[in-house]
Amino acid sequence: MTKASKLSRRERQMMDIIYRLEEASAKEVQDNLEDPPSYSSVRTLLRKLVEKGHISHRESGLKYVYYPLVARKAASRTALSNIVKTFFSDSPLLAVNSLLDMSNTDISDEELKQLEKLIKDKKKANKLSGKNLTNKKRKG
Amino acid sequence: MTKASKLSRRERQMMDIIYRLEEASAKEVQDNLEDPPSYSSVRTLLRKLVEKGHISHRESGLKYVYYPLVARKAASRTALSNIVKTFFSDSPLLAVNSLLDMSNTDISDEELKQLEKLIKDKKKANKLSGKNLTNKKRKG
DNA sequence: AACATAGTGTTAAAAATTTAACACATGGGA
DNA sequence: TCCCATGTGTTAAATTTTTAACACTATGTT
Repeated sequence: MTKASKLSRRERQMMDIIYRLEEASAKEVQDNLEDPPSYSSVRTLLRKLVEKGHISHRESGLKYVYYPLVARKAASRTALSNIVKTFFSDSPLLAVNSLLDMSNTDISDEELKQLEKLIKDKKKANKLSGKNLTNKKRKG
Repeated sequence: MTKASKLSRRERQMMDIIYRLEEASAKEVQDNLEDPPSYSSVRTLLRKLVEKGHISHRESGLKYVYYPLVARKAASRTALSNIVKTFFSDSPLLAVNSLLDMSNTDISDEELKQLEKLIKDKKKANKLSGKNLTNKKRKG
C-alpha cells in the first residue's frame, strides 16, 4: 500500500521521467513520454501529481520545473525492495546476482574491483556487529 | 514501450502477485490484493490479462490456476533494467551498491562469500573476452 | 500599441479502468 | 433429488484516468 503503488499508468510514467532527469519542465516530460499526449494534458497531470504530493515545482525563469518530493535514493530503495519481494523471494542477494548476470559485458574490471571492496567492507561490518554466526536475518 | 508498461494499476498489482506466488488462483489473487474488490471483479481482470497475453491458466481440480506467460526471470530482468535506468543513471553497479546497502544486516558472511565468487567468475569472463582494457561499455 | 510566443489554470468531454450484478455449471451432502 | 458452496462467463454501470479546449498572463518584437 505504498504511495507509489497508487499511481496511474501515466502518472507512473511521468514520475519515472522526473526521477530519471532529476527534475523536468512540462515540455521535457512531454518529450520523454511515449505516445505523448498534448502539452495541455501533460500539464494537467503534472498538477495532479503536485496535488497528490508526489512532486513540487519551482519557477525557473518563466516556466515551472518539477521535482520529486520523495528523494531519488529513498524512492529507488522502495522500488528495489518491491522487485526483490516480487521476483527474488525477498533475497537481495539473488537480485544482485541477476544484476551482475544481466549486465555481463557492461561491468569493467575496474568496477568489479570496487564491488569487491564494497563486499570487504560489509564483511568487516558483519564482524563488528557479530551477526555472522550462521545465516541470521535481522530487520523483519 | 514495454508490454508491462502498459498495464493498468490493478493489472500491475495482480501480475506482481502472480509472479510472487509463481502461480495463483483467483481467490489467492484476491486475498493478496490491497483493498480487494469483489471476487467477480478479480476474475474479470484476470480474464483480461489472459486476453492481453500476460498470463494463462490451467485447470487444477475445479478451479483455474493462473501463471505468467513471460518467465519470472525475464520479467525480473526487465524490471531491474527499468529501475537501473530510472534511478541509477543506467549503472547496474550503482544498483548493486544500493542493494547491498539496503539489506545491510540481511546478508550473511556465507552469502558475501558466494558473491565474491560470482565476481571472480565475472572477472575471468572479462579476461577471456578481452574487454577489460579500460572502461568499455558494450551493448548500446 | 498590437502581435506572436510560451507559459499557466480551469473545466469538461472522451476513453479506459474498475467494479459488481446476473446467469450458468458442477460436485457433495441432506 | 434438491440445495449449497464454489467455481465460471457475460455484460454493463460506476469511477477514474486521460485528454484537450478555452481563457488567461507575461515577455519580447515590430
